[in-house]
Amino acid sequence: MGEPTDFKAAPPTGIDAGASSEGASVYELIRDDIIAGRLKANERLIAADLAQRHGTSTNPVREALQLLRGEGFVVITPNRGARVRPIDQDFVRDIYEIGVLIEPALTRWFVGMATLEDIAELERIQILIEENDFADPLRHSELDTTFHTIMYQRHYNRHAAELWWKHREVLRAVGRRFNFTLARRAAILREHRELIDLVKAGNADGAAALIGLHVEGSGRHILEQMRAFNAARAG
Amino acid sequence: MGEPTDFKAAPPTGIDAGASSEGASVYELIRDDIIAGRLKANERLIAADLAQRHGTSTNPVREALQLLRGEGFVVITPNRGARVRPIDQDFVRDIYEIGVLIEPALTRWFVGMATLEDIAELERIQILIEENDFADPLRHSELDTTFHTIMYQRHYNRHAAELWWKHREVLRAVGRRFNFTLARRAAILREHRELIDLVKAGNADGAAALIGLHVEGSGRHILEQMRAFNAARAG
DNA sequence: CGCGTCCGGATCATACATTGTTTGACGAAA
DNA sequence: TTTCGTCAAACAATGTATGATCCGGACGCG
Repeated sequence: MGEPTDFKAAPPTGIDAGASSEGASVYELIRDDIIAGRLKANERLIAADLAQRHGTSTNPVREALQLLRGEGFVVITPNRGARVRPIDQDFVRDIYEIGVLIEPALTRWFVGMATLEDIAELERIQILIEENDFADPLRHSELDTTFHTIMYQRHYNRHAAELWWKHREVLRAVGRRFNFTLARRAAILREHRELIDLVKAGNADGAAALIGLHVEGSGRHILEQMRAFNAARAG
Repeated sequence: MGEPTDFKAAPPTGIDAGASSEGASVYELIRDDIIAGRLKANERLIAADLAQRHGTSTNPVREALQLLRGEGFVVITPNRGARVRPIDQDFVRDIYEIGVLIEPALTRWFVGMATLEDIAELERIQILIEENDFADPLRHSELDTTFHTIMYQRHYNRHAAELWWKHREVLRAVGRRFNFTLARRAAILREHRELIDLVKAGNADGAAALIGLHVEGSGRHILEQMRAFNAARAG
C-alpha cells in the first residue's frame, strides 16, 4: 500500500490484479473494448479471432473470457461460445443499485472506526478535488475513487469491499465517456464536504444515508448521460 | 422455466450453468472440494496435479481456476499460482452480511409485484417445508431455496439476483455439514409464515425488515455451528 | 547475511482430436 | 410450386498433448 499520500486510485488491498505478467493483459484489453463499446453488444467473441487481434494464442484468451464471465462482462453458453454482455442502461442501473445497498453499510462502519488521520486524509483529498475542480476529469476520477477507498479499504468485510471496487471500476470506465454536468459537480463537492462533517461528528446513520444519496446521484447522473447520448445518436 | 410445480432448486433464470457439457465439470468438482473442506485452506492448487486427479488436461483446469477466482473461492497470484481461499467464519460472515443488505431490497420489490399466484406458490412451498419438517435436510434446503427464489426470480436487477444466488449456493454447501437447532427450526417456520402474511398485506417495509432478520439469523446460525465445530475439533 | 545457481511450476504457443452447432442444399410430401 | 424434414459439410467450442520460456523460491556457497 506504500505511501498514503499518493492519490493514485488502487484497489483496497490484496485484490486480484490481472493474472498476466504484462502491463496490459488480454483480459484487460478485452474488458476495456467491451466497456468502451468497441466490442458491440451481443457481438460474438471468437477465441481464435481475439487471439490474433491481440497477438497471443487462444489459451490466454479463453482464460480471459472465463474471468470476464465471472465478472459479468461476457455471457458464455456451453458449446456456443461467448458473447459481449451489453453495457447498457440496465447494466449500469443494476450495478449502482447494488452500490446504494452496500456503500452505506461500509460507510457506517467507517464512521465508527475513523481516526483523526483518516479524517485529515479525507480532507486532504477533498482539497485536491476542489483544486482540480473537474479541470482534469481523469484526475478527478482518481481522486474521487481515492476518497471513497480511504473509507472502505480497511473494512473487515473484504468481500463487500471487493464488490464495491469492481463495480466502481465499471462505472468509472463508463463514466469516462461523459462530462460532468454543473449540477452534478456542485452536488459532488457539497456531499463530500457534508460527509466529512458527519464523519467528524460521528454521525454514522447520517453519513450512511448521505452516501446512499451520493451513490444514487452518481448512478443517475451516468444513466442520464447514457440516455442523452443514445437519444442524440438516434435523433 | 418449465413447470412451476417442481420444487427443485434452480438458479433464477438464465444464470451461468457450468461451461462444460458433462454433468460434473472440473469447475464444480474443484469448487465442491473447496467448500466441503477436502481441499484445505490456503492449499496450493497446482494445475497439473488437479488435471491428473480429475482426469483432464491442464487447460480446463486453468479455466476453472479463473472462474473460481472470479467467484472468490481461489486466490491467484501472478506467476505464483492459485491457492484455496479459506471457507472460514470470516468468509461466511462476509457473504451473509451482503445478503442482509441485498435481500431486503429484493423482497421489497417483490411485495409490490406479487400476484395471487405468487402468494399461493409461496404457501404451497411453505406447506411442503412444514410437512418435511427438517426430516430430510437436503429436501428442506431445496424447498427453502425455492421459497426465496420465487420472490427473487423475476426481479429486474439480474445482477443482484445473481449475486444472491451465488451466495446462497455457498451458504447451502457450508450449511450441509451441520444440523438445524430446534430454535432455528422454529424461527425459520415462524418467519416464513410471517413473511407470507406481510406480503399478503402489501407491507413492503415490514417484509424487508423481516427478511433482513431472517438472513441474519440464518447466517448467525451457520456461524455458530462452525464455531462449535471448530471448538470441538480443537478441544 | 548476501549472492548466485537451480528447479518447480506458471504462462504461453502450437498443433491436433473430438464433439456440438449452424447452415444450406437436397429431396420427399402437400 | 411450395413447404418441410433430413442430412452433410463447415465452423468453432472444447479438450488433449507437448514444448518453450520465464519467474520466484529454495538451497548452498562465500
